Amino acid sequence: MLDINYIRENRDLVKKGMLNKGESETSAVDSVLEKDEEWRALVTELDRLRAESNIKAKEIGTLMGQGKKDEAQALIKETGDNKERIKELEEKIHTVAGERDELLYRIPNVPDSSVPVGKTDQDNVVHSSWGEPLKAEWRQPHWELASEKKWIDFDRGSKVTGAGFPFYIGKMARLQRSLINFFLNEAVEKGYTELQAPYFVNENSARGTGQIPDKEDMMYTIPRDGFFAIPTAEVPVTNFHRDEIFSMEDLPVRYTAYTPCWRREAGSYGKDVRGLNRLHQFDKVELVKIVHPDESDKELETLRENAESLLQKLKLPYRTLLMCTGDMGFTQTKKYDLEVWSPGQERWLEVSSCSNFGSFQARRMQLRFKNEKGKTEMLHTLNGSGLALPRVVAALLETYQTEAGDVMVPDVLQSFMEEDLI
RNA sequence: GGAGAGCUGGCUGAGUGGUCGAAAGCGCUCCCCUGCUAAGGGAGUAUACCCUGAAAAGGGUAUCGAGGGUUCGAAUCCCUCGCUCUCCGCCA
Repeated sequence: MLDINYIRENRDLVKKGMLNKGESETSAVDSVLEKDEEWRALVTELDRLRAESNIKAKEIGTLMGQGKKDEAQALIKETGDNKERIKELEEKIHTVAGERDELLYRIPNVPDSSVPVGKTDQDNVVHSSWGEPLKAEWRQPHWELASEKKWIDFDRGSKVTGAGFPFYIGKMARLQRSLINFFLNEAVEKGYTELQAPYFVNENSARGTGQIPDKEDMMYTIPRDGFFAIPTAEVPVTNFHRDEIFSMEDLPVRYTAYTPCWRREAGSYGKDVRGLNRLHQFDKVELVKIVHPDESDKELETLRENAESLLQKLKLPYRTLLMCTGDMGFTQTKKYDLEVWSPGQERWLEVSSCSNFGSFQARRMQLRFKNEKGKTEMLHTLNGSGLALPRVVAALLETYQTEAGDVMVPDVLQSFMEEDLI
């Protein structure tokens, strides 16, 4: 969420950002400011009444101590009115604050000025690209090859759990493990601290990173215990420091974590869900940064470079998109998508999304630091995948495929695989 | 899963209905003193919000695991939940 004071001082900028992100109207901005005004007036009144009551309560205490029961009784009678009004006000304030926050949650983060204005994915800008996209020619799509070779068993996965929960078999399972190790090692080498995180989170954590109240449909739930299966490691890792205040020396904080991710992906169909293109359970190594507000622009660029270097080392052609305002999402100020080339399908597949959230997430989870002047200030958060496995595996199976139907192991994975052919 | 004990500021820890946002100690910051070092003295040291103010600052409210309740008044009493510890059971 945005800072209400920021909205008050930048009303037009916030509205413009909203429209650029594809919202049809901006009335929430005016409404939220009205609600806030109302809330502040009520709080002022409530504080005044409470101050009055506190003074009277103290007087009563003193009188009781002196044994002047009658005078005390008289005062107690007087407090009755106040008490009722305080109760009324408290309820009213609770309601108004709820309404205000609901509006506040509907206002998206303001895009950075460097983000191209646009409506759809057509308006995204190719920031850079690497390698030559290969033609399909004799190449099979990964699902055909992997099923034929009994490397991935989609059908048994469906039997055991459901669609989108495949089994990886033998060397394919080992390839998964190798990629996870490779990604984690690279991140640690770049200065990220490895974290092993819980796979379930509670409601507060889901709220902290913004999955609730908006996107709870994407998550699997464990209702009996009130848990959510994580859709990404971002949720537990960013919440790791929820409600904390950092000192300057502790910054920046950089974490990496491998976790499985679970996503319900309701409503997906067709070519998007063929093979490994979109799963309900998949593996991902995530990169998370918590940084000083002045550093977040720079940190986004290094985050992107860190993610890109993985594809370069795997020698998988990719392109990096700078997402336009309309395609970048609600919570980001700026976002890059990395898309790997899938020669078997002759299409680009998203394998990483590197985002700067500014203070949007930090505010929600009260992630703060003491600045140069000793004042408490919101931090900035960023995250990006480094990388999500299935589509990397898809691209790899297709890119490293030989005409004979073998798949060579990329150089950087050979020490993990201890083989040069899968 | 069952039984019991507990949860107080950066930390340790006192506080069982009123003057307690909270003793004391440790830590930290600043100042003083001492030719270095050690020791000593003094002051300060939570968070959020509201109001006044250009600001500096001042005033107010809330917060003692979370939420609710009793009361004129709650760290203190009651209820629900969470967490920690101990014992039993179960288990990789």
